[in-house]
Amino acid sequence: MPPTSMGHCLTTLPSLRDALDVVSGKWKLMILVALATGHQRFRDIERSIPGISSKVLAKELKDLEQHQLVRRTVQEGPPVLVTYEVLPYADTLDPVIFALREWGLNHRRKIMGASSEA
Amino acid sequence: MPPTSMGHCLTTLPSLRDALDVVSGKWKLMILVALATGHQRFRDIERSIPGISSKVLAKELKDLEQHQLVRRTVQEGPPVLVTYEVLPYADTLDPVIFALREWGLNHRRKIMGASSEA
DNA sequence: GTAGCTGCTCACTTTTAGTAAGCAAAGATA
DNA sequence: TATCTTTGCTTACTAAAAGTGAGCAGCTAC
Repeated sequence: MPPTSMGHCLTTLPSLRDALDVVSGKWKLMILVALATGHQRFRDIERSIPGISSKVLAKELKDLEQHQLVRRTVQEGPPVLVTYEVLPYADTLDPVIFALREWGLNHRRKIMGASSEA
Repeated sequence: MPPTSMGHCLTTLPSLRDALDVVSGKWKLMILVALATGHQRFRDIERSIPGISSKVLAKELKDLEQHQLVRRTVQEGPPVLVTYEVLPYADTLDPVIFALREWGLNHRRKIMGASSEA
């Protein structure tokens, strides 16, 4: 669907709502990317996402698990080892992440450019 | 960038953060779509987005204005007429909206399908 | 033994979202 | 003329979420 035809599409708002109900928020997509980029341990994920707190991470991971985007695995130890991984279904979010990433990249350029202009 | 190569891209997390700082949240993209689909008046937008309140809409519109995604225009009356419109820059978000919309569409199908399975 | 790491949780404060009401200016209805 | 409605919000209040800092059990490393 080309941008300008958005006006003709009655399903946009409801579908967008459905998507946002699952992935909106400051952290969920960040966590998915962190997982996808090889961070599987709680502390590891936490460290890889600047600004997130243990509390929020724990909560978001639970949410993502419920939505079947992430799986938590406990390998009984000792030491007990907890691992998180993105489930295949989460890969369907790649276009979203990609689009957002591109936009973020561009937006930063715009902001930077604007501040250095006469 | 193909999905599986995401792990190689160090700029993903920061760019995603930049994007999310502007467009994350329950309502911003919904509002942009509402505007893009022809709703220009405050009440009109409010009615077209189920569940949003005047307070939140007013706040979000201000945010969007600050980020130069939306313009507010007052035509002195009487009656005074306030109009909102998406600025061209907001069109750069179309890929994001499109991706989310598609995902939402699919996710709903998945949820629906899952609940009707044996 | 004591210092550190892991994967969290708890109590608390701060911020944000949501709810209901209302208000001034104007227009339509009667 | 009265009152009812619509518009574009704001305000006061409550509820929910996010952020902060500490802490804890279980283990390892020194």
